[in-house]
Amino acid sequence: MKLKSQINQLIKEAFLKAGIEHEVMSVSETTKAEFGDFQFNGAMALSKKLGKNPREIAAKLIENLDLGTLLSKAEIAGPGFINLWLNPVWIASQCEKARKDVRLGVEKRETPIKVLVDYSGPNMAKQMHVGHLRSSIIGDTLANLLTYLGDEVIRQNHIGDWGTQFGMLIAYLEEIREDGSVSLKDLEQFYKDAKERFDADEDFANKAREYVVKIQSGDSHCLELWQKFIDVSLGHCEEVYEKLAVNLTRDDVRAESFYNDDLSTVVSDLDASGLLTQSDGAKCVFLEGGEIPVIVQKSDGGYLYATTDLAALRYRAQTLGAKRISYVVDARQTEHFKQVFKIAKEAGFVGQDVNLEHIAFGTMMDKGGKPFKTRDGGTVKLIDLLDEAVVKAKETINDKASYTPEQLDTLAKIIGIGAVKYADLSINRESNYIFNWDKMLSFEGNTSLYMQYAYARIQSIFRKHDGVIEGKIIIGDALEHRLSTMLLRFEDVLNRAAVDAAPNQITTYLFDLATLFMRFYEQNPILKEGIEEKTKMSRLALADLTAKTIKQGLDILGIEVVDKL
RNA sequence: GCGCUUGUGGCUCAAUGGAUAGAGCAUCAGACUUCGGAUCUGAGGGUUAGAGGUUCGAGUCCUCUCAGGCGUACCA
Repeated sequence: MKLKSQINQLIKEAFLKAGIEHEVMSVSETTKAEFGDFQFNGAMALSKKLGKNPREIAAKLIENLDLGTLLSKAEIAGPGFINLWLNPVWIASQCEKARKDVRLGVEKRETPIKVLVDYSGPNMAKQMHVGHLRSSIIGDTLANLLTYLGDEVIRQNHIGDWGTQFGMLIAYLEEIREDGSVSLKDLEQFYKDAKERFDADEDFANKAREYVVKIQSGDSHCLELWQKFIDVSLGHCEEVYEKLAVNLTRDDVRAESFYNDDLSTVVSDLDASGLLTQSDGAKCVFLEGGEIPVIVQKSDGGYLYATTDLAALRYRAQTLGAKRISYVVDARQTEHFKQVFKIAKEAGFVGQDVNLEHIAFGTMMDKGGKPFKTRDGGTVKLIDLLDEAVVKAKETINDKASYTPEQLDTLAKIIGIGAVKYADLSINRESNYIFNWDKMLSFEGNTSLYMQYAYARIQSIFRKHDGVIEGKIIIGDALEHRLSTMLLRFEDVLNRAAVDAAPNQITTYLFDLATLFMRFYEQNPILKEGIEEKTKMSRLALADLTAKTIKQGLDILGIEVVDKL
């Protein structure tokens, strides 16, 4: 249900009737219950243009406003606000509809677009570490969200499988004469060992450099070793995705190497469109106003990641036909993407109608505000972090005796992984993120556990009720009014979150919803003695829609719920 | 040096240019013969880093200052 646009439509009609020609701004939620449910602030903005007192304009609009079945009241307040109250009967009927709809009244887009979400992007030379966490879960959420709203989503995992370090790794793999299945179990160690050899032995280092050239020139033996290495490494990543419940598969992989054959063409095409300049032997693009160029080909003939990104952009826009391309990548690469996007458009690799966006996010910090590291200063392996989350989650479970060991494991996974994801998704992605175990595994505050608890608690009501829920929703008090209005806002919230690529808008909404439900439930008994049947059914129905909305919301965030916890 | 970015109660975070800046944690005070108290109610706590400006209206937009983070041509 597109609640706001329905209200906006009424306002628009009022403008027409009042004979005021102007683009109508959207209504917004009120800041306080005493101001009603929604407010329209456009009268003030128009006052100068129309040369009239804003209250006069507001009055004229209200005069011409048809409340319809949606609204019950409209009032002028303050300097010219128009406060709007929704009609409880209408709210109730809409909630009833939503409850019976599998999509909870959320419409699929009328004009879906093809969206490409580039996220995770691990480097194959190393095991995934905490630096990949945010991209993986924010990107996955965005992809889930857009899919749910009806867009055609293409997930892309742009893995780093090319570059100088692979020469070193392949040389080492060759040196220890082993097919890789054993030693690559611990990629991190393998990388360290190889690096140690590289630094210590000049002959080995030279050999490594030779291997780079060999791989790039298509030497079949080297490529075979390389492929083996990538397969093992990617297997490690898939293990992480599985644990994290991130929807990336091998089909979503378009590695850097995928674009290799196109790189020389990218450069020559840039040249053809007159964007290329030679500088110190390198082929560069100087952007307007920028003194530092983007290098697309090194003086030794090698290509750089800007080149690969340009090739990828062209492939995504022209071959895949994406109209929105979202890169979920660390904020440190803001400059890079600005430049690459600009070049891609100027060179015509990407049409002007394609929306290119860098979904930037901040760095993950420890409790003390320092970059997240192990005790001895190393990078934290993602798999270790996730395992720790599950262990810690198990500790928080109170009544362990009432579960079988298998149930306990499943529950710990759901809670632990959910906590890690929710904590990340619930803050504005652009600021740095302080990772705190105690906070994320708490039942209190805006956490996944609170949400999962709220859901489980509602399920427990249904178990106790043990019967069908059939009847009309009746809005009997202010809390019920607020709760049901909140429920109808779901689609608006999802749409905003999709436009802004801001998962925290969803978590904020879910938390407000859960809190509101708890208050409603505290004040409006459902199954206690002496509750009239129709009141009981109405409240059960509201509880049902609340639970379904929480579940759907968390599902988009990639977080599971359980009936009991 | 230049560029990007951030600065909101003790802490962690909200707030499409709109009314008296909201939550959660922590603190303090309440509600238990509990529809799961892993809950709810209430209180205290703010010059939104600082100074100007634009606007009917600024945490939000512009300029400067201060402080932090990041990036600064052949890594990704």
